[in-house]
Amino acid sequence: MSDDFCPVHAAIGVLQHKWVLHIVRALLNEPLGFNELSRSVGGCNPATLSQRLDEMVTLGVVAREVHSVFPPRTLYRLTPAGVALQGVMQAVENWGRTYIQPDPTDGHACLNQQEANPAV
Amino acid sequence: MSDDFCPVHAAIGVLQHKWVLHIVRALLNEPLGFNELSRSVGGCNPATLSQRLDEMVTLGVVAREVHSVFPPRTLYRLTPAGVALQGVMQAVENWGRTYIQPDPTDGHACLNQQEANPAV
DNA sequence: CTATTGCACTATGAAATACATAGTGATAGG
DNA sequence: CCTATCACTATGTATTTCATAGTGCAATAG
Repeated sequence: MSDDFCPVHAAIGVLQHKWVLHIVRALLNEPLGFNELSRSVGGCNPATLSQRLDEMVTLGVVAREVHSVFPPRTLYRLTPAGVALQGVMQAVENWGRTYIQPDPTDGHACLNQQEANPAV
Repeated sequence: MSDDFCPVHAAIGVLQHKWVLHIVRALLNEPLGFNELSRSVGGCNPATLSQRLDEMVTLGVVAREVHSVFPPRTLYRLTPAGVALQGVMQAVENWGRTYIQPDPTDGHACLNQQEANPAV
């Protein structure tokens, strides 16, 4: 029954949610509109993107700024808590660039065996 | 048609997959058996856990060691590429401990407003 | 002796999630 | 006039994860 709350467990729960890290990565460069963000993220359908953004706004890592209703112009921007995810993104980037490469056969992701299992 | 491969995009694809970060966190402490891992991760059903482990073994971040068939004893251990995710976990821990706390009303995750929007 | 527990999983069908695709209303550009 | 763009929503389908039960056998408890 002990419900001891673990902030790290909760943080993982947020960050593993599909598209969240992609959205953060896109918004770390600059605030973007919905369609710009959609293109930058690549491959997320609008219903899912909309839902995920709502959740991130509710949580407080993203802010939604309506600059004009007509012509429509909305900007999504990281809050300070969102910008603080830069450290996580940095670590992911380091890991990805070191260990991940395209599979020579099918182009899917696979590990760089040189780095993954360095010869002794 | 340009299929330019981005290792960071691919890394995010791996890490956002449900339970992956939880599994990595559990295995960073020590290698674990299937049921131990299941308990440590908490709440992942065995079919999903099995599938996720297979994928992680195929990718090369986890190694599956069968120590005895009977009585059954299998250990899951991070490979060097898996251990290298320590940096990512560290960053997630820092962020989580700084920004996430339980919601006073319902116990869900929410942001620590002190840290999220520091007074100017 | 028998009963229970624990090991590493697999099987099944139901529930939740994400998907592709189409469409909204108005306006700016060719 | 025709098309594209903005920010999304709607619909039905496909994928993913879920809860739950069960496998065979050894070791432990009673």
